[in-house]
Amino acid sequence: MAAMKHPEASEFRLEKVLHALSDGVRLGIVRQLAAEGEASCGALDGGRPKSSVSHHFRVLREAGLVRTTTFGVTHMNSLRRAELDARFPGLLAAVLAAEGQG
Amino acid sequence: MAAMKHPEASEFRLEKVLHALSDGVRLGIVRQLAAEGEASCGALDGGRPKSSVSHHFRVLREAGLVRTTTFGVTHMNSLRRAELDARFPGLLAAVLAAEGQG
DNA sequence: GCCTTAGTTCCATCAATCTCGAACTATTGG
DNA sequence: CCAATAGTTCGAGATTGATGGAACTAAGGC
Repeated sequence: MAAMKHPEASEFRLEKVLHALSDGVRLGIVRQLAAEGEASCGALDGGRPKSSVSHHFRVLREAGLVRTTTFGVTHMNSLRRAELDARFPGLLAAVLAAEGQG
Repeated sequence: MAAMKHPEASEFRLEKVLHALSDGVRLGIVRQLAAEGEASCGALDGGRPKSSVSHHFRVLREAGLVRTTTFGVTHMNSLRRAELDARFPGLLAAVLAAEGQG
């Protein structure tokens, strides 16, 4: 089951969100999730070892950016766009709009 | 003179900007600058030692968030709002709008 | 039951970052 | 020229964060 720890929207902290997004690997993951809607961890690993990818997903989860649900043996991840936008209006949109510019 | 190194708007990097904003001290500085227009380093030190404050201003400068100009013996800092908004539309506004929520 | 798959957790290592004191630099004032 | 002011730069210590290997866990398939 999806017994992973996800913060509630009221617990989101701006600094944590910004820190989660300030890493290239995680930013890439967030962009791909934004483009594809949802994906498994493995689909976004970019050739990195599992433990690294898992670490990054954890940071994203704990910041409130990503929700992970267990689906059989794979873990599906998706952006918590609505909740994020309710708490920090326009923030994620601005980050995603900066796409391609580094 | 203001011989400090400031990146041009075309050199701004999203990750660097987000990292600069992901620290509580710097976020506080940015918010105060947004509220007051401009201020000297010392006016925003919050009781911290000079070297710490100077470090944070350097991070902000190098990310492109702040422009520092020397004015006699004091250094005046201001947000590079227009340039930032041109490069990352809505980003700074979203961060500042999240004010008071942590 | 046993093996595979998909991740997580644990651990160690290494690189960045934050903090702060001390020394240095530039500008103004006496 | 000497002192004071406002920051910067340097250097050390402590914390945080990234990376990746190895062992562990949960769910399905044979």
